[in-house]
Amino acid sequence: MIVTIRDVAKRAGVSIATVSRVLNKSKPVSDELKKRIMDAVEETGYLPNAVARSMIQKRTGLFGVIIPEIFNPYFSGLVEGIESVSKEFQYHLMLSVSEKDPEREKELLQIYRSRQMEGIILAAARLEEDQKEILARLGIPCVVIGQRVKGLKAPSVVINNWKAAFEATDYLIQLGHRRIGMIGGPFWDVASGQERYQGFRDALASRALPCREEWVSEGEGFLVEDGYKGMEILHSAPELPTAVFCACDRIAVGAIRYLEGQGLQVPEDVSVIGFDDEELASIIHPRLTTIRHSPFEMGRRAATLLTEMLHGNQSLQTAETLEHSLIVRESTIPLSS
Amino acid sequence: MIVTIRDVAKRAGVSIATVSRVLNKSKPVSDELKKRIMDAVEETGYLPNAVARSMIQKRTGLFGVIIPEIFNPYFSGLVEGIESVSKEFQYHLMLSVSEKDPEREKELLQIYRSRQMEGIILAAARLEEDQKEILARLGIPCVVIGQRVKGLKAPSVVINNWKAAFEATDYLIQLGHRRIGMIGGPFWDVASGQERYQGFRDALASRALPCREEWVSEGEGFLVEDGYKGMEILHSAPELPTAVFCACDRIAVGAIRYLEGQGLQVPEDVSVIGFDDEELASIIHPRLTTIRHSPFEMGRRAATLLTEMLHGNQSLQTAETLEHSLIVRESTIPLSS
DNA sequence: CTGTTAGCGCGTTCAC
DNA sequence: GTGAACGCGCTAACAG
Repeated sequence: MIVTIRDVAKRAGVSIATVSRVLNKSKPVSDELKKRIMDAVEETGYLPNAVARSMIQKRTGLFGVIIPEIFNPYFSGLVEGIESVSKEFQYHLMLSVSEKDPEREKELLQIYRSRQMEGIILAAARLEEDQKEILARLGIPCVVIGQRVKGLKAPSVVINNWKAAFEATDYLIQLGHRRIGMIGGPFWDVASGQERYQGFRDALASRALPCREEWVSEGEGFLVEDGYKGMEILHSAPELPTAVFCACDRIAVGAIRYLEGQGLQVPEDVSVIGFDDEELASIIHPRLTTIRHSPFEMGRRAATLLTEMLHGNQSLQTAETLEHSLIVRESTIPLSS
Repeated sequence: MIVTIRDVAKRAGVSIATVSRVLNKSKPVSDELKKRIMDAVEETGYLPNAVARSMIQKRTGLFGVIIPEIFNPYFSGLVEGIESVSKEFQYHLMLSVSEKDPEREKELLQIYRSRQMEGIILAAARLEEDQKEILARLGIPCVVIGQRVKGLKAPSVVINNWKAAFEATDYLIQLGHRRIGMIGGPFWDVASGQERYQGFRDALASRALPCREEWVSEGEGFLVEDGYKGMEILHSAPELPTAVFCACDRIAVGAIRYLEGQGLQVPEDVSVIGFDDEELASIIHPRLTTIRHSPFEMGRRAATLLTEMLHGNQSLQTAETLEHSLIVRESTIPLSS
């Protein structure tokens, strides 16, 4: 049933070495034999066993990718980017979803090592100390996406969340807003939760504006409903802020939804600014002012770094920071004094 | 550098077979040796080579997944569903993006066979004859998502696109609409393009309503901009339909966007109905009436079928049809006579 | 219980 | 040019 290189050799009346040579073009073989062999391959329907080949060549041609979830444009964008450059370099992808579970991530790292991945791309909301240790002694080129990893030879691909949040907040200030709130993501998420929150605080501080605690809420996640609840909390304060910075577009959508439900207008009553510029942002009403960055490009950079590491440039210790930009649309207006 | 089972055996002063036995718990071993071996494993940092293991066991524990694109909630939903049940059964995923290219799909099928995938899940917009042939003689359990494959032992997981489109259209008719148009996806896409179009036509015919060609447009894709262009084309007709069925939610969004730009109201001037009920649908204004189905569930079913085939139930010839339902929201209203 | 041996399917030395 | 033989790292008989 299962046809091996031996069957082809027998049928062509040559040795398996010769078959291997023509299949891999590794050594010259006479046209005569070449033809006989190709015919035999055709007739038997022989297909080389890539597993056996990987074992002997010690090259699997595989990258392992770990993401917290996939049903989220940010991560599917990453994967699409990674896939596009992997394909160029003839690599294939093993994909696993960690569900943000650090234990699962560690387990996957081991599995990928055991499965002889040639490179690993890890997108984690948060890297704990023991994970960093495992990464350090993994012995496989690895790129981390989304958060800077200090003291590790794994390069990372990030955007400057702090700066972006700072700029978003500062834009609100420039519009004349002084009472500014924020609906954040969970702070255990270093990149999208913590750093964006810090950027917000620092922007306020840099203009000597107070950060009023009742105008800040830490959400449970990054979903529309989290934004809805977050805005509800801000609304329970004695007075409402005139502008709100949201940790992501979906949160912004939820916030707007809540405000509408309360008969409040965006941006007339409250300016709202998002983060990510996912497709949604330019579709909803009002179209969202937000921070644009490109998960797809991050994925591409990460995979490119990986291939570079494989080609000698071992362990560039860089943290590559990709660009972001403020996209002004309709959800923010100057404070009407 | 690279530590093998031999190193562990040497260090523990036993044979490699014994090491293999305790690691796989395949045969009883004395506690004494067991401990010595586990210690040696610990000290050397030994991790079994899964590639060598797969070769000998003829089990890779891998499913291959082929999708046309990933940055699209439909396909990322599929993948998430597939991943969730694969994980339950201890399988891992190889993921490739075909970009709808039939040649690439065929190539990937070969690659997956060569790489000894134990099962394959193929989501293709259209299966050509030669692809079906390849599938037929692939020798690997395979499940097709999105389109019914006749005359093939590969089961498929689908929704009844024809029926759903019929129901959506019929709903518009029940609302009193008589001048009904459609913005379709490309018809070479069997499931989302062709079948939905056919359902639309048949619904009109069943009520003896004409299908006016100038109210039908075949889009180039399933994007917002395709919907925009499509509506523009319908608008160029002498008179406008009072209701439009769109092949997917994004097309519907584009159509609405165009109408708004022309100063027309949805649903007052034109009712619009979408398809897919992606998250978008309940977020935009007006909230979209649409057909709901679950890509996640399709992915789960596909992977479940695959594992069943692996466990003996060879080649169930079923085409499993998952449920859909009409979700009525704000983008459709009765025709004001 | 444990060790020795024979492969899994293939690429790659060597001799010829 | 070509073939025989070895080994990749491991599991599964087979003996003892």
